[in-house]
Amino acid sequence: MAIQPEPRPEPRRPWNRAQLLRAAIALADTGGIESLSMRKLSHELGGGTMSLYNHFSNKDDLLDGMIDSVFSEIELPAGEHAWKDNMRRRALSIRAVMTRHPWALGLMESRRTPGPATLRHHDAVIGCLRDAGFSLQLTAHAFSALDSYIYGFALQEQSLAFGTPEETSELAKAFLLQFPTKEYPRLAELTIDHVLQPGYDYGDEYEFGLDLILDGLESTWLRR
Amino acid sequence: MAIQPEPRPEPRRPWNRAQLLRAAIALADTGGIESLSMRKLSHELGGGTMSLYNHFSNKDDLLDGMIDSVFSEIELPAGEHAWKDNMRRRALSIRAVMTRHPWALGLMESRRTPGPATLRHHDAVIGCLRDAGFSLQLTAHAFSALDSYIYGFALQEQSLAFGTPEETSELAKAFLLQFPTKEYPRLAELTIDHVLQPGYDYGDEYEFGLDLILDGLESTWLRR
DNA sequence: ACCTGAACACCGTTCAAGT
DNA sequence: ACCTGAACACCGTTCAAGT
Repeated sequence: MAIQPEPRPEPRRPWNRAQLLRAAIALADTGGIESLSMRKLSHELGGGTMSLYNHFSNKDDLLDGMIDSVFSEIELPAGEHAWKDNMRRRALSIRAVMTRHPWALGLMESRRTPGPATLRHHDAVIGCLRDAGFSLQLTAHAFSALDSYIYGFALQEQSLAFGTPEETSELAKAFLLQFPTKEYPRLAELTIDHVLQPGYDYGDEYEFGLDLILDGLESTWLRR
Repeated sequence: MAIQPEPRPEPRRPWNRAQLLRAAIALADTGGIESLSMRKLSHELGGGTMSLYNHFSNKDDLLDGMIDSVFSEIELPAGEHAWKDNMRRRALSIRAVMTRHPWALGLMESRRTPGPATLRHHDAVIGCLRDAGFSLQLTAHAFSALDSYIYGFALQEQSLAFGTPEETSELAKAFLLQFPTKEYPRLAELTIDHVLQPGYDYGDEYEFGLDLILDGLESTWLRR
């Protein structure tokens, strides 16, 4: 009796980089960056242990691609706005993007191979400032000061784990119970009389610091 | 013939938390945070696979301790200085500490259990500003703006991988060859005519942005 | 009470082998 | 050319067992 040959399993639809990046980002958005493994992503998409390696040389290559994809979501300076408005909009846009992809921030620290979207972004920001009459020196100052603040704020927001203001309040209360108020009286005061007051939202701090820097840059720029 | 009993192996000297934290920090300083594993640290100190778990409940507990230890290295505000001077010194001190322990920055993002040194630090900063007459509101503004900038700059410095200025120059040159200059003309200009000029050092940008914020805070404070 | 090895459920990646 | 499973050298941590 002839053995019925096993029907060959339907070969999966071939992948492409863009689709894989989308899936990897979705996985990181949902489960955090620690839930993204080469094996898990591949299996989730119906591939084998090693299938991803046909499209990315290694995990770093995948992470580089994810970061560049995140950069492509940032609003670029547009010709019709003044530099200050453009830089302000960019800052707000980066915060929105970082909120959508919180895992991206921690990765930027270690990425050293910028992709095309990243380079396009940097080029547009520099161009915006140069066109407004910023010297090379002042452009470098502005870029450094703004990006330090923008990404630093995102870092603060993450380490403070401030989701909704309600969560913040819960966290601050738990926090107060945890440490001896007597030993840290100024921290306790700020927590009780400011952070725990109704309407408090750490996110509101963003524009204060941002405008401090933008106004400072404007003064320097006017004195050029 | 009686079997010679195996001489019992010399029991290792018992550990304590402080010593383990020092060793863990030294390991991370030398080989990066990815070289720090519970097993490796334990083996290096003559312990078994699980020995560390007698002193830390898990790896997060160890990381929390390391971060708090790093915080203890930061120069605290001192009574004899004005608030602006104190905040400036603190900012410079944090950069120095982050240069010594580059792995700490990436960890701060995920730490949510501040230790005593961290709380003492926060309490001292808040106290310094309050004593100078900052309202609770302005204290929160100042703390947020300064820390965002300080940690953000450290992040920039790391992602730009600027070691010595010489390395920077090498990196920038390799960088220019890598991407099509024609496609990113403003970025190319800034790189060639500014970054690659003799004497350029990205670290010099730190004080520009810092003073922008400190001066802005001072204006707001004077108007109080 | 303090310590630790075996075992489990994971990783990224090399390599040899399949089509 | 494209794909993938076994195997290797790692992880953090549970658990049972030692002293």
